[in-house]
Amino acid sequence: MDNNINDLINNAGLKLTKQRKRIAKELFGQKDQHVTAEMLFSDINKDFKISLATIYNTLRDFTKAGFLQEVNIESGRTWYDTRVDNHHHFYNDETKTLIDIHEDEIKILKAPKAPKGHKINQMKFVFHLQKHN
Amino acid sequence: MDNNINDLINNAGLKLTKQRKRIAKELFGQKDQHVTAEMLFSDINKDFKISLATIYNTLRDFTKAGFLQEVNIESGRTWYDTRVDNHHHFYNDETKTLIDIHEDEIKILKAPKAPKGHKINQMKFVFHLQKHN
DNA sequence: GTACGTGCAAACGTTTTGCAGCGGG
DNA sequence: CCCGCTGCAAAACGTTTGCACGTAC
Repeated sequence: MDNNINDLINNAGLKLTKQRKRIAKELFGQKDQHVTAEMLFSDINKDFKISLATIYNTLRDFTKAGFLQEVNIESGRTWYDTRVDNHHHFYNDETKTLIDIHEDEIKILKAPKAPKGHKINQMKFVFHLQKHN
Repeated sequence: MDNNINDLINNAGLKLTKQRKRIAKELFGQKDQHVTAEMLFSDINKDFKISLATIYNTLRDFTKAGFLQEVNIESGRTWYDTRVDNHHHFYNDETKTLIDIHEDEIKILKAPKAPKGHKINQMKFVFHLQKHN
């Protein structure tokens, strides 16, 4: 299982460094996580010295390699999602929390037609939540 | 029609300054626009001296007043949409262009159920486009 | 006249980059 | 041993803020 991650990193043409192993462990140790660079940085630094630049660089590399997906909801806060399949999110604007929406929770009857010469590459739906009593 | 805009600004409790009139003219002179602060700034400055801070402050004020809607797609680039009704967008990642999707182009058969104690406040769908031959 | 808005520069938070040195293969 | 990676500090970017001055009403 750990080897699985290491193999993936290697296969992506990335050198298997301590820092990348540690970031991978943090990200893929448990499934379906939503993290920001800052969150990862402070979590990992509790017991492992790493620089913020390395976190950013690694998140970029892992995203390029297809291990992560960026989620942009509010400007100035990039989320990284360990689920890379096509799925959607709830966002709690108050608590700044992301929640995955399972595929079968949404059914689209009619999708918009892409402009001429283009096709839809990816759909990203965000459902903003509000308290309700 | 110009008075319309001026009245709206007044009614929002905002003082009717030259800068705000000019920004309003730029935004609402033609309909369904998508702009960034930087775009507005350079467009207006062709013939009217205005500071970038004023652009930002006014965009914030107009958004709070309900004249504009924020659209966040890529981090570090906040879009403002002059359409404030609930609608969705195509995004061309290559050209960084937003295209409105008309309401009746999408039909949702099943919407996800909000977590306990919450309700869905707003839905924001982004369809990322890709070239297609 | 006075409260609010503007302009500027400086501060801010997030992200990227340049570069010297380190370390994985 | 070599090239890629790391760490650090500094730069870059979009955005916000503090403050003195200006202006709409």
